[in-house]
Amino acid sequence: MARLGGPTAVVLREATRRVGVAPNAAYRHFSSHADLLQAVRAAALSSLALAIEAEIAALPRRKLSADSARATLRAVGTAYLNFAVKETGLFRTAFSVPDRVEGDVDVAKTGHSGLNPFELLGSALDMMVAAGALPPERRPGAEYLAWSAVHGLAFLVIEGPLSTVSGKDLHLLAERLLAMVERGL
Amino acid sequence: MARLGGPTAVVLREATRRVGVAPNAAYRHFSSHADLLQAVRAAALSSLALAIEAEIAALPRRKLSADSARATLRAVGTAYLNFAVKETGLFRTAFSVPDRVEGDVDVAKTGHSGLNPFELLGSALDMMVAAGALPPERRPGAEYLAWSAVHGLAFLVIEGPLSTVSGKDLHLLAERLLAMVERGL
DNA sequence: TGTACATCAGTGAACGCGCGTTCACTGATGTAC
DNA sequence: TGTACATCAGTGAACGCGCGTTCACTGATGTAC
Repeated sequence: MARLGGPTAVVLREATRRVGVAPNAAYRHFSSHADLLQAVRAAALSSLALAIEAEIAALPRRKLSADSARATLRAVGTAYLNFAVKETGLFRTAFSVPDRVEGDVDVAKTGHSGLNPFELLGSALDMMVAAGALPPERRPGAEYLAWSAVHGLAFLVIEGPLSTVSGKDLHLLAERLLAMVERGL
Repeated sequence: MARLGGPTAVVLREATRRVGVAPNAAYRHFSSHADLLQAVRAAALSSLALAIEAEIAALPRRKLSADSARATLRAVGTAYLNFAVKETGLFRTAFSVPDRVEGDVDVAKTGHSGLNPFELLGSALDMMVAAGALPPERRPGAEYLAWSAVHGLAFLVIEGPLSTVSGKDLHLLAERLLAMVERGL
């Protein structure tokens, strides 16, 4: 439901229908609708983390260098944007406003590495510093700047004025954005 | 309703209640709930445009120069971020996903200048080019890059991990982001 | 090896709720002749 | 100057809908002694 319709499409009764079970059976597994939605959010974040990890893993293996660090950072951004475009519903769900629910959800937000999307970005930036591609004094808070740029573009594409842009133009724009971040950081 | 609760808080029946009128009276003015919401969205965009115009107007008047163009561009970004923080509900409403409704809404999306927020950003970038602060060949599409960065930060602040950050730290982060955009563009 | 009991995912029926929307209508106001 | 008529914002009653949630319950499975 989240995949196709985003967070508002996550309906408790509909979930039980799809599973072929009575509506109230859901309460064996989730204490409320908000609790269910939170679990879906966590799963969506995990999906995104996995997509980022896969993009990084697809990079040619080479020893740490300024170039390889930059390539890793770009891979994070690229995977993030691709995920937003291809899995718009999950993406919107992952970042939807939580209706505060008490207790923590037992669904992981991470990929195989145990890191969530934000932490994956952080570790790419750490690589940049280690490789000498980013001055250490610029490291603190850099994840927020990089994330802002990429998330903002994702937004414009999925529900803003860039929703009609072609895949090719989008790729070009993404390249320019990532270059802006690299140079600007 | 949008101001306090964002787009999902815009409820047709509640609107008529506040006006002190029967629920169906709303249909004298809006053909459906989606139509009403679209009008609210337009009004929210207009609010944002006015806030940007006010920030620009508060700038010291001086003749066109690289510095004054940069100041104008920054004013656009600053106003955008301040609006997102202070008028979160309206901001979220302005950029919520439209439930396509036929016919155009008769509520303006613009400020006093007749430009909407996106166009105001565009004209700031035009100033940059005119003042020699931005190479003309970098101008096309630049609004998308700048907008992405600023919108992304606004997002992180209003419903992401930066929602707890203090006003001062946020201001600092905004400064760094705008510097990144300026340098990166 | 057999019995007693706890656990737990499920059932079936029902609830109140607020929503968007439709219907046939009324009564005041403006306008044409 | 007066009458006939269109316009239009509103009324009151009702609709069906799907939702989240609660209740008392059943029946299979695992575990302790």
